[in-house]
Amino acid sequence: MDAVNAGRALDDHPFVVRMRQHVALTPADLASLDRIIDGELMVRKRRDLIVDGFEYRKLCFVKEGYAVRYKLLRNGKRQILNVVLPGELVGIPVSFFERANYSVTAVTNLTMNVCPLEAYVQLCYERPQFALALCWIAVQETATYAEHLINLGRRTPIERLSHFLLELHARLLAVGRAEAAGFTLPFSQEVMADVLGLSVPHLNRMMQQLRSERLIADSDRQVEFVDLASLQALGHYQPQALTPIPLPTKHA
Amino acid sequence: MDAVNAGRALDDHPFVVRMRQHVALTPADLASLDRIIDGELMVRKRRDLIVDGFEYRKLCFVKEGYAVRYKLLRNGKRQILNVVLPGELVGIPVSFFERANYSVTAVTNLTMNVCPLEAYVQLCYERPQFALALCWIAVQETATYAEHLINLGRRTPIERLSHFLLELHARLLAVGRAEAAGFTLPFSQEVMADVLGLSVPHLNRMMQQLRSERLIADSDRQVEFVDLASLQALGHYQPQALTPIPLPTKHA
DNA sequence: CGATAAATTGACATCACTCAACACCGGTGG
DNA sequence: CCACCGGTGTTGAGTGATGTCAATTTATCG
Repeated sequence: MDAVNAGRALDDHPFVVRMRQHVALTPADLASLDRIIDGELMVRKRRDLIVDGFEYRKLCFVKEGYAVRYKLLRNGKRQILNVVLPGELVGIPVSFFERANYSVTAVTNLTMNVCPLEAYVQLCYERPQFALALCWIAVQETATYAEHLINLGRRTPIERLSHFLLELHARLLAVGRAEAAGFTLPFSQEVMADVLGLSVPHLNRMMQQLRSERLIADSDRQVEFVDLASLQALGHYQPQALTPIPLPTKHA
Repeated sequence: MDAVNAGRALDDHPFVVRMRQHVALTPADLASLDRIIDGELMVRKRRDLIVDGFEYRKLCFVKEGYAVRYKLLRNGKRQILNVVLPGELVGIPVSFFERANYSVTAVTNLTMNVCPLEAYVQLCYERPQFALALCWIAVQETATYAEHLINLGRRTPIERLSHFLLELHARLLAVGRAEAAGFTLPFSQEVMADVLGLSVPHLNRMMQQLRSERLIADSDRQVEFVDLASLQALGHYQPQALTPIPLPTKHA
């Protein structure tokens, strides 16, 4: 396959769509990226792709489907760190550690493009914009976790849920998986409870409260934002805009 | 100043000490870094260096002193995302966003070396290892936040506190600010409560409990680990080892 | 030595967890 | 075609942990 066609194969990959919001990628860039990708990997619903304690040294670009990063504690409780959506990267932060510090599991069937971390790093030496892109992605991940920290530490359950729904909606919108004022929830209440540090019954009650206060309408995993402004106020939700990656001035 | 001397000036900077755990840095590398640093900045105790909502576009390498990243909510509650120690970077994640999403405040007098993010990015195009180093730092930050998420979401107050003390100790050790089995707490109980999502009275009670159960001995901000193994078990504490950054194979 | 910050204590109310039961749905195999 | 089953969503009762508020002691720093 020649470079242009190789690049074209990735053109509509949600990861590339997302990346292009930060950097310009030439067909040659995409071809280089395509060259280090091992191929397509499918993982079935409910399968762990990364297991806490084992070595894992790959980057996976999610093409379709949903996953969660989580940690299981001795007492059987589970904390989900973050949900993984199409266009996002599995392998942060686990691939950068000697042994995976967390597990990752597919909550739906999952399609990904995989490459070894080592190969991506080599690409970074050749084309530093890929290193910078990874920085930007990692920093964005940090900021997402920061919002979740605030959620868990200092917001009430109903506020947490509002914030989560709004954040999820924004992230889905960025990769064309949501409508303007609503979306299909890809996650069960058990997953959401483990994201938000709540028990399932309590999460359920909070969903009902959002419904009864006419902030959302939902049935069967279809969520509609009825009163967006109030929901945003309740969840303290503020969209976050990344700066673009500065372009090289001379020594390109 | 010639390159070698310029490099030498940074040699014992705790940030460089920390960075060298991941990458080899030549004197020429250090000289390049030195060249983009604006100079030394001192911030007095209790001063905000970054304010939520304002643009900030710098990286600050902390030389000495302690700070916290935090968010203040409408209801007056404060959540601290992370404490900032010598050798760490102020400006993650705030400098990568159009407007700072969080505030940063000095809890002691602070000495830092500052450079514009733009200049650092230019350096990355010239020397990609700096971009990779920033990736590694950002990913480590993500992992730290992930641990905090688990703390807040699914651990009891006493477990959280144990975990925090152990993590803080490890981070201080890495930059030579702690002894093998103890350290001087740089933070007030109010700060710790806001890190751990607890009220100050409750945090205080948890400190007393750790003391009465003979897990730590502390007086006047001096913390000694009396029964390290039990404390680690209680806090589910596991040290995390980053992989080294792969070296370039050919196209150096 | 006075003033301000930090640590400690106690009483009390309440939120959110636990545990348990039940309803509902879709799929699967007899 | 129907019975069963696992996953999911929903409801209720009871209780203990943890926040709130307020007072008090202790430390720190001009």
